[in-house]
Amino acid sequence: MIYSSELIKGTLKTIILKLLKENKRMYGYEITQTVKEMTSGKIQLTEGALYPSLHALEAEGILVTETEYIGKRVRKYYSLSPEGKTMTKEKLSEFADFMNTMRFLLDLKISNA
Amino acid sequence: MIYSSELIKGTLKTIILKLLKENKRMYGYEITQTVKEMTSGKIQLTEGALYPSLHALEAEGILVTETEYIGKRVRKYYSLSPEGKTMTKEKLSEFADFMNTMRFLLDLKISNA
DNA sequence: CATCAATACATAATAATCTTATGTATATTT
DNA sequence: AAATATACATAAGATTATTATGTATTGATG
Repeated sequence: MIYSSELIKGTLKTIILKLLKENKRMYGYEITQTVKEMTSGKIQLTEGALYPSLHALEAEGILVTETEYIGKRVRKYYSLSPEGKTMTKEKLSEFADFMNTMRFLLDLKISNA
Repeated sequence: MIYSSELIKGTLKTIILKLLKENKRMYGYEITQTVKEMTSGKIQLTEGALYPSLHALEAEGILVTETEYIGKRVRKYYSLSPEGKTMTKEKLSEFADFMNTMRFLLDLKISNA
């Protein structure tokens, strides 16, 4: 089962920031694969959504990049800038709050599996 | 604090369906006020988002309407059609699953307050 | 060794959905 | 009397994602 696309809307930036917080630096393709593995394929980030989002975060100064070559193939690593680290804390805190609000609003049971 | 708008994206239909499941029938303005109260103002549905969404759900056969007059003022009540009830169960189940996935992915602590 | 799948980037056209603004009208409160 | 709250609706614009397309390298398979 893959989640209906509307559900995932608005969560992309939060996911990117969290992964970069945990992994110091990652490249785009790596992010898609990591999310796919961690969610057992339930969340599959598309490149058409991911790359523009990464570019936007870089333009905002939230992310910084280093380009490396693996053989002849280019790889663009992203990591959090100082402002990015601050923003990540804020975003994660806001998202946690939001999830609790939604849980209350929808009266959902929580699984601790 | 009001959540940044991107967070709420994609959750509107789920909220509407859940409220109608619990309250049998509601009108648009009532939905905005109920959500505002239940979330202590953290989620404020805008009319520009709500009404088009209600109309779309009605057009899909998920919701049915009854129009009533309170004095001279019109009020349009929405309720779940049989297909709407089925869809609500599916959507809520999917959303609960999604929240658990996000909680795992973002490694969030859960508040039982 | 040729072909296919995977890796790795990027962007453009289109679609979906939300924000913001505007409009109309009635009812209630100050 | 005027301001606020109730109650509907829609249009223009913005944002963000989907889908499709493009380029190129690397690894696996028959």
